[in-house]
Amino acid sequence: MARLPGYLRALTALASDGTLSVSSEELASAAGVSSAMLRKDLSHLGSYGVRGVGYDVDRLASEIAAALGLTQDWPVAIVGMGNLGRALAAYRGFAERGFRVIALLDRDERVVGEVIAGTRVRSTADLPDLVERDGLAIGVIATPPEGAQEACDTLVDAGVRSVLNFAPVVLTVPDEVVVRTVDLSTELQILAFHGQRLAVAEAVAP
Amino acid sequence: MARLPGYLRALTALASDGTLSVSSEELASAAGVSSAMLRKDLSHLGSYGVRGVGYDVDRLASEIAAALGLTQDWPVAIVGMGNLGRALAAYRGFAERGFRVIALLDRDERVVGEVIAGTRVRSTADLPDLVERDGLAIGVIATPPEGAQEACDTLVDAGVRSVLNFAPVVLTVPDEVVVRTVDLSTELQILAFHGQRLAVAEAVAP
DNA sequence: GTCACTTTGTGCCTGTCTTCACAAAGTCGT
DNA sequence: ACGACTTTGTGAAGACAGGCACAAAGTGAC
Ligand SMILES: NC(=O)c1ccc[n+]([C@@H]2O[C@H](COP(=O)([O-])OP(=O)(O)OC[C@H]3O[C@@H](n4cnc5c(N)ncnc54)[C@H](O)[C@@H]3O)[C@@H](O)[C@H]2O)c1
Ligand SMILES: NC(=O)c1ccc[n+]([C@@H]2O[C@H](COP(=O)([O-])OP(=O)(O)OC[C@H]3O[C@@H](n4cnc5c(N)ncnc54)[C@H](O)[C@@H]3O)[C@@H](O)[C@H]2O)c1
Repeated sequence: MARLPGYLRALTALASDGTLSVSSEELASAAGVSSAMLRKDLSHLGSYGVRGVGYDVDRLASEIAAALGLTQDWPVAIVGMGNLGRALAAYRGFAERGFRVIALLDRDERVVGEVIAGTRVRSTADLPDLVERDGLAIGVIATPPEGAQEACDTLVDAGVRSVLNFAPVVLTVPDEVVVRTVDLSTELQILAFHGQRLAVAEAVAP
Repeated sequence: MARLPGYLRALTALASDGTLSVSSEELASAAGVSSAMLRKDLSHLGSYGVRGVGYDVDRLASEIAAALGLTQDWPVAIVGMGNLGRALAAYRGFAERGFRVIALLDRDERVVGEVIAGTRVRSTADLPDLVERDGLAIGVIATPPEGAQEACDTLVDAGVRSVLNFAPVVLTVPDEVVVRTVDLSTELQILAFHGQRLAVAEAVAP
């Protein structure tokens, strides 16, 4: 169900355009998938479409949001306030989608206390408190690769069970913890692979 | 073959530890996959392992790098010098993996001319020149969603055929152009989904 | 009330990706 | 030189995802 967020984004865009109803064909093209796939995905949530008409935009958006667990706000903490951590802290897009950055954390005492995007950087030692008192559920790791496993362990020990990792390392976690790693170098390498394929194809048949 | 970058990263780490040879079992666990999958993946590249011994770390790293097209450096341009663009510009990890950021671009005249991470920001109008003269092959889009399609079109018109997109939109491009979109909100929403599943499971069987 | 038309929901098929399991191939000690 | 042992490479089986195509279900005009 990794495509639901894409559908939700397309629906939100349609709703702000004032569109009330949408067919699977239209929504699929807006989300960049095939209409058959879209219908199959939505059918797993239940029957929210009307045959001959399509889907009610607001209704479907609510259903998808509910399925994703976005009826509540999710508290997020960012660990590692370097270049990337600062950019993430300043990003408004998270709040728009129901993710509240409630804490910025770092290990380095020279960074702790600094105010970034209106929030004071705290020590990673505060993590258990954040989970206990503020319901922190999601941790974002933006430390260098060397510190990532340690940061992850600290998060997991404090009770966080969802982690978004930007460090190019494979993190080891207990089964109940979910880690998603976003590795930009990997993305670029995949693009390089395609670039090379294009170059080779062109050399053969120019 | 989206896993090759992961193998390469694991191999690089092993090489810098001084390891000369590695078994499929070890490498697979370092890369976070099963050993059967690793062997099957590697067998598509050719037979670079030695039965009873394993794989030569340096040799295999070279072969994978060659398969990915990483024997050459890939010139990269970043379009959109906001929070995220600046973080990317300052990131040293790209250069380490053979990606040279040769240009920082923005549409806003107040940003053009500014020096970020030692490079002067240029106008997007320079793009055709960068492709022609410097062999620019990969474009990174770090503009707000509204500007992303326009930025993408500019890149494609200039001749760029590999695009890494950080804006949460579906980009429309010709067939020969490859776009990879990294959407952090989507990642968080998937984590929220897991968080909710855990919460529900706990409510049922505490 | 009926009929033509639109669009969903879904059974089935096809191709791909993953795992299993084992023969083939090589190493190393003796 | 040989045999026990280790580890690769791969055929076969299984799981899964995606697409096709159509019946079912609803709308709306007359
Ligand atoms: N900067 C980018 O644009 C970019 C792009 C792609 C990937 N990344 C990855 O993101 C990560 C961060 O990159 P960066 O450029 O922001 O790094 P950085 O060196 O600028 O910042 C790292 C910060 O993390 C803190 N830190 C280190 N270990 C810690 C720990 N165990 N607990 C808490 N804080 C800790 C440091 O004190 C520092 O403030 C790296 O893994 C990098 O590979 C960054
Ligand atoms: N900041 C983050 O950490 C973060 C996190 C996740 C996703 N994103 C996404 O990344 C993108 C950039 O975010 P940001 O916070 O850096 O935005 P930003 O508003 O800080 O910066 C955007 C920059 O892009 C430039 N720009 C706009 N349209 C352009 C065009 N057509 N061509 C060239 N330049 C153009 C603007 O002049 C501005 O300098 C957004 O799409 C955002 O959704 C950012």
